[in-house]
Amino acid sequence: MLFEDPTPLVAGLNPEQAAAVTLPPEHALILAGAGSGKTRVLTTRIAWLLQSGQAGPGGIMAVTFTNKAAKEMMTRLTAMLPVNVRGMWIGTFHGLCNRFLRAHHQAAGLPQTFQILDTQDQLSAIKRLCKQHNVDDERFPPKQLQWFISGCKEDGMRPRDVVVRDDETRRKVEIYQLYEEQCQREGVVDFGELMLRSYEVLRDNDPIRVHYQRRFKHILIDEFQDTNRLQYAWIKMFSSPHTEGLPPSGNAVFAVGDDDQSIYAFRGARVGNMADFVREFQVKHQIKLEQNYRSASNILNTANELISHNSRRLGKNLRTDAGAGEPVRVYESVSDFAEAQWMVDEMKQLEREGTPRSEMAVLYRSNAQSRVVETALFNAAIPYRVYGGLRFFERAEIKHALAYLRLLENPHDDTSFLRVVNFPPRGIGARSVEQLQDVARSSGCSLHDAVSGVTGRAGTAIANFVALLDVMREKTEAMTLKEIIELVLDKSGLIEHFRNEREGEDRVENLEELVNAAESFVMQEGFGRDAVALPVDEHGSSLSQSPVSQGLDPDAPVLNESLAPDAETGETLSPLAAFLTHAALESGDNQAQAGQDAVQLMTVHAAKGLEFDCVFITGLEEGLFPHENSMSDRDGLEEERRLMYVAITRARKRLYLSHSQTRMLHGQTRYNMKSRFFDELPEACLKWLTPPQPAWAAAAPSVGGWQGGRRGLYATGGSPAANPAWSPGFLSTGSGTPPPKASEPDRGVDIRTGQKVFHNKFGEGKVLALEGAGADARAQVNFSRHGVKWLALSVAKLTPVDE
DNA sequence: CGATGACGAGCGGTC
DNA sequence: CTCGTCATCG
Repeated sequence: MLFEDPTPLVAGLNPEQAAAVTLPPEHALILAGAGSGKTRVLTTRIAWLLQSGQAGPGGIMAVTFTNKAAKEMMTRLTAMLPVNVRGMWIGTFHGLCNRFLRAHHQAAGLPQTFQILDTQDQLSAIKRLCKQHNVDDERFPPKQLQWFISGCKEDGMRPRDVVVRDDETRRKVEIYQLYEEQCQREGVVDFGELMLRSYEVLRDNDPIRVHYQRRFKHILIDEFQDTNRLQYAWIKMFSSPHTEGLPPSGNAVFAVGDDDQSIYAFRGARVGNMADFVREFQVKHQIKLEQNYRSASNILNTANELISHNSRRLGKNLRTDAGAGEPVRVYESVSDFAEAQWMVDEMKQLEREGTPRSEMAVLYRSNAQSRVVETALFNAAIPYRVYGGLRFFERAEIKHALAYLRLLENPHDDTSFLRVVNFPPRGIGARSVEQLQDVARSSGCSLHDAVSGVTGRAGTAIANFVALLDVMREKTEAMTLKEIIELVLDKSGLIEHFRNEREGEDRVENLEELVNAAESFVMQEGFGRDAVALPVDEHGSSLSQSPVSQGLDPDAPVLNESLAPDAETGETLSPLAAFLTHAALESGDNQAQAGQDAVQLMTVHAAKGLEFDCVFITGLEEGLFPHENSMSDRDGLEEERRLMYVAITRARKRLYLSHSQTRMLHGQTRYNMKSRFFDELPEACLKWLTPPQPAWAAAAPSVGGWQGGRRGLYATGGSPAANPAWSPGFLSTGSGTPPPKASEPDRGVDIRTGQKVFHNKFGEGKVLALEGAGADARAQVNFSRHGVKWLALSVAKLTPVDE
């Protein structure tokens, strides 16, 4: 029974997938292209390991980046075979770190009920710190300090590890140090700290490390290309390929990733981890999954051709058995408004042809672009859903409620204290709070404990607030989570405050939804009926138990991240503490309209991992996509190209690429060239819906036939050879007269978009766009000191600047 | 103390 | 343009 024939699991897999699933227990790197069945391989691998008896649930650790991916893995796994998911460590990096630190909080030097700061909390903690230490926020903007601190942690560096070369860095490191002390004092950890602290516990604590190395025979990692330095080092701790003086751990790391889909370098991801992994772990098995099951070949070839323009790839080419399918449609509009209108018209047509709205997605490079699309959809009464706004647990009213709840758990959480000390307003102003902070600082205690040191009217008001908290804490002691939250919402005055607010209905609704969220959390985590956490067996043996018999809904698998008992005492967290952890680690969904059949709007980043029948990639313009901040260096540009690759590979059947000649951005109309990425796509796969023409031709009366070629009279960085010859067939309704081939405009100056130039009056700037020819040639330049300007090249002297 | 207006800045975003 | 932060007035 335990050693069933694995064939059914592997049946239906292609040879590469099957090979990956059934690899021997040794380190392996799976290069899994977009749509190649990556998640399937990962989950089938786990199922296979379990079913063949090579590992028990307790011997497996599987790490992902998002809760969504972790959930999907669990859902698929439980569908494949009955398994006790609770015994397994499947979750996000941070979720698993949390679980680890709760269990080893003493070794980590943390209170067991430590609170987790999300990005917002972290920023406000830093702001508070800066104010207290009189940090010049002109020279050291809190956002930048946050970036610095997170960056240090992502690289595994404590303040003492940072190499200080200049005074600015010295000061930043000082603030980093102070920030750490503040967090430690308040018993809070940020996301980076979850990773770094658990890494250090593993590194410095031989028995703990050895324990986990022996326990986890198989470590599986999803989206390996997105790991940062610290995450890589963390994984190494669990597998420790070369620990001196210790026997080989004998476990296997199974890493799945795609270097072509690495789009998070900006937040510390290191594609280089893939190569490092192969070298340092002496990886014996590398398998490429190149068979794509998602897209028609016109779409796939478009993606392949684009990404082939990147250097430094591990090398991979997706193939498909699907037919050519429809050509990739390219549309050029006059304005962003027209672009949106055209999309709406196409969507209506698609809908008539039977495409569900939820199978249509609009992808854009930056969030600001969603507005014009939303307006058009709204006016056309087409339901839509925007991803990427504030999520449930990030909403202000929810954060306020959570702050009260956190103060019940930990009165010394100053961040939460400050958030709600005067919210709803209760007459405690900035002055009173400052007094309180002064007292707290001089006596080295928390704000909560400093209250007795403040005298006068301010003191009374604050004392009342603290008393309110204390009363709430006392009253809620024996309550269920639901009752606690209801009491807090009531006694804090939050509900009433938002009831009286002009447009506070949504907020009241959200607060009521918080009660529901807590209820369903309690149900899922099993706090209600069997309050005891399931025993975690060392090497797992509960294969025979079906998930149903454990009262788990297979459709709603749980992460079980907050239930880890204390390693020594076996004590588990209270439902409230567990819920607060859940709120911090899982920020929740962002829209309530999820159920409706709606067109999906999101950034390309947010689209990673998703797929749709029809995809619109919009705003394909120089400066926008590729984004101007990424255009100057090769790495930045290559990441933009990977981003475009991710966008293209989201589409199954139909793909639209559009760009606009003009676009409202930052309140002014910008003239953008079409994206250079168009020049990197295979002509044979494309179909141009609009006659190629330069911007000015749209405004000026046509002089018979089209002016200019596909590139119009725009200048580009490419050589004339990069300009593909016009060929019949890429016009949807060819009029029979091919346009004359484009000639490079004669400007007499060798400048191109993206280039840095120097102007005698305005200084240094970057060329955003070029327009016109000869005497009319103009350049749009973004000067670092003087902003964006249009300059006539016949007048202005622009000197190219070498970088 | 708390609500309203000027002002400046503006990629991507999981946990 | 549009949001978030700061400064001033009631």
